[in-house]
Amino acid sequence: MTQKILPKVYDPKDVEGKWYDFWLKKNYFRADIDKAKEPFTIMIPPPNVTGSLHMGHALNNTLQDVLIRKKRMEGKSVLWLPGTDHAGIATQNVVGKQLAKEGLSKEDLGRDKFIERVWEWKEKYGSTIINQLKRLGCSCDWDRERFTMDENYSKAVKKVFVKLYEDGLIYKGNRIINWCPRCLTALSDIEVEHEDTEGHFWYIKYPFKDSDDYLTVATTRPETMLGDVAVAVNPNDPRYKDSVGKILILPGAGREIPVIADEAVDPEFGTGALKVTPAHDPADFEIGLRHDLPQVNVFTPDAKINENGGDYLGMDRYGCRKAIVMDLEEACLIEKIEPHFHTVGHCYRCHTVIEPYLSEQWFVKMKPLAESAIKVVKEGKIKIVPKRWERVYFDWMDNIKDWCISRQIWWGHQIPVWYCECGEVIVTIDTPEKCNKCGSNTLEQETDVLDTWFSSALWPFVTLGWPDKTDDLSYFYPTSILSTARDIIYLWVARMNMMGLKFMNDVPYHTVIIHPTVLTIEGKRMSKSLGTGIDPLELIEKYGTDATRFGLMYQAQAQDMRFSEEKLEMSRNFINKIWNASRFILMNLQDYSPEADFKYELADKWILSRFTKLLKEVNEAFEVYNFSFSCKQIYEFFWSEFCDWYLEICKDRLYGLGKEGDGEAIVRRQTAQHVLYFVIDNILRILHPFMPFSTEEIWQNLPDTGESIMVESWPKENVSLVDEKSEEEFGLIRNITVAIRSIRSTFSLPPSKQIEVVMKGSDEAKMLVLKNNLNYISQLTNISNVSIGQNVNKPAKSAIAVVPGFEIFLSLAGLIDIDTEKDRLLKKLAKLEKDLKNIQNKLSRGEFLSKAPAKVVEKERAKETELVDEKDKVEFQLKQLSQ
RNA sequence: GGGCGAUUAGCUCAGCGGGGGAGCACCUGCCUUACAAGCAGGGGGUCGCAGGUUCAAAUCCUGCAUCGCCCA
Repeated sequence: MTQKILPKVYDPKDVEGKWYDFWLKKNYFRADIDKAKEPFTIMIPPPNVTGSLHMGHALNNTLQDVLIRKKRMEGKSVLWLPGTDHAGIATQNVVGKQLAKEGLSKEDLGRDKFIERVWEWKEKYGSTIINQLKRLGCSCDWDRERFTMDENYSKAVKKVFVKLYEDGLIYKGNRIINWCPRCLTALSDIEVEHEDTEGHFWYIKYPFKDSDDYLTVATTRPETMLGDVAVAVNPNDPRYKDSVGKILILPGAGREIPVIADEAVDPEFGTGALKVTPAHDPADFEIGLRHDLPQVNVFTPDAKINENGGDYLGMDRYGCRKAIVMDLEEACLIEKIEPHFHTVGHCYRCHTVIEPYLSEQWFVKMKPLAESAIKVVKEGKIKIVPKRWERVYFDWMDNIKDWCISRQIWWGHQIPVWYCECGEVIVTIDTPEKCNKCGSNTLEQETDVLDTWFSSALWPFVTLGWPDKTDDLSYFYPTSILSTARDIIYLWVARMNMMGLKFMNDVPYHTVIIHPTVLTIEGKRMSKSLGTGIDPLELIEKYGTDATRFGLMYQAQAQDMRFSEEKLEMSRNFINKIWNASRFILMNLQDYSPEADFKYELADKWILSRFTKLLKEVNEAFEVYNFSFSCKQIYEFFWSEFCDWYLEICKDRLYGLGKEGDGEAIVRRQTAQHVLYFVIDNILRILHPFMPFSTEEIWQNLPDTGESIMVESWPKENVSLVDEKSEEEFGLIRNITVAIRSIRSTFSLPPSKQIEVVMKGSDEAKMLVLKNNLNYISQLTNISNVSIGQNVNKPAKSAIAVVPGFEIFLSLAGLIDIDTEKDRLLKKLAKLEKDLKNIQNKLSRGEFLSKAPAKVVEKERAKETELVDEKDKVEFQLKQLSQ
């Protein structure tokens, strides 16, 4: 058989596209229903259709692909279902901006034409992020790609709405909601981002109607006083006992408003007198209801003062604030102004300051839905990883409020409600022909659309065909894992749980993985607008997809991850290392035959044992979704054990006489080939989920392989390969090698200079190990004329290395500098003395001896013996040098 | 105001009850026939502070400080 020699440097550009196309062509990503196999399903968190890949996506989707690829190799029938979210407000904004460039507004087009434009936009630009996921190597079943505005999806959304309405879980109400004056729509409570803001407390005097006295009210929003309908005080507040029931003249408006008493007022806050503005504050709204107060709305939808604002009509809210404050100051009605920190809500889509606004909206009653969603997490039917997020989930669920689901935008699922001229409200999936009460056909559909998250909440089952009873649905639901960011636990995870339980009567997934948040190296949030974002595609360009993926997985561990590009460099170097090690192996596998005789020797047993332990660790790390640990362990094994030691040791067996030499040499060579093949084949398999492209490229160059590594099986743990004795013996070889190298380095001995060595030991068994494997050491250190024994003579001028059980003398006549050697030994001695002192302190305490486990005491004793021995030898050598 | 997380080498982070680690950076020497994106050797840390538990604490508990996040 022939293998081409790989190039010296791994170039991702040569291989990534090639293999991705190959996998697609072979339909490897397609999920098949195979009742003989266990399904493993992940629904992608559908990215916003207007979006482009950011670091969070890159991390999250790599994580999912790692899981998916591993499960596929394990023989599961895997489905990774991709898709995008129609993202009502965001998409409408994007298309709105596009129109604005043409000098048009969406009103110019009208609703239907505008929606047509959005679809055109979606066709043209909506697959950006999907293509980026392909660059990332994601093995999604693209044939099953879904969009939350697909026709079937819309049908499902309507069905859900109608069912919830019929069950009394959806209602329409006039409430204070969060209003974005820029997007001109309501938002739910959790779509509001709160920020600490430096503001002011304005202390305003409200004069009594019947006296010259006044009552001082503190407010952070003077402009809303135009909508004040009362001033409230706590009934138990002695300061205001006499004021209750009196009438005030509202400054700026001149209206008469009463002083009322309400328990909700906190006497400690401000002056203890609260201006009541029911149309513009949720707490005031409640007070207003209790006292049967009018609701005076003073804002237009875009937060300008409306006709209820008198002289201030038409001013924008902040202009009005200035004007009112100025007017009040002129009228000497400002008592004082204090700086004040408070939180201000902003729209999560456009960051405009939110206005609490009274309007009629649709709501979902959440309490009944939350109960079962709490239960399944409590019972462990859904696990959240890391577990601490479960508490965050419970805290929100326990205090859940009704969900405002109506949005005053055009792009989205229009609410399936029709109003008849007779006043009848018809809630139905199919567009009604006529009113079933009065028979009129003058029906108007509700213009509002549903919150995008309302449809996202149905993602895990609607993507599988619900409400139809599809084979996909019965096979792949419930799904296995949801991987997502912590900031959408409420927005999405909680609601998916509720909807899955309500409509499928089962959990949507068994495990929720909350991955870390990617921050900049300075610990700042990555944000496009702040210019702190990093484009994953640029990283892919620079380092390759595999290095980007591995680097991300390597770092992904804590709650936050300060993204360090350095780790990508490390990953690229690692891949190059794998590449070159493979290159070396391939060069030496030209005449490899799987049937050839082999006989393991120490190094083989050692590396096979180490690999088996690695595999176990990697499997265990997967169990707890600790991808970072897997990456670190594989890196460590491959580089520091396999390459640094095993490959180096193999060179002698491969380059030596093995080709034409005697029988023993031939078997030694064949054994090395056998082990090299085994290790590289298996290591490529366990790396494949992390770095799919490079592993495929290398694996395809191995002799006797199948069609693709991605459909090969995940390695099995063969515990019979674990060999503690060989690991210990090889440890001795390593220790001695390092000690000799260290001396060589200290005395600047060139690698070409052969050194005579005497190894003096006391343990027969250990000496035998040394004798049998001396070739390893001599290969790695270039030593010669080695004598091993209990009574060997130490060379006259020599340097010494002490390892447990041995004194290693390097004959350095003419090369050794006595002072250098003394320094070296003194340093070593100091370290030994320090360690010894620690141990002897420990061993001298009676409590340690009596209370610590016998095993620990024994271990400490053994250490002591070892250290004393080493110390004696070093001291002896020092004494000799001083003579 | 309540909660969560972090604090370990110059930087980014592992380790989470028994001899302090990695990558990068730094120093020394090497273009040794897989790899200079490399090889060999080396320096560098009262593990945020203060208490406590324990024979034994970077690791468990309490408090404090600093930073970050979430909720009200």
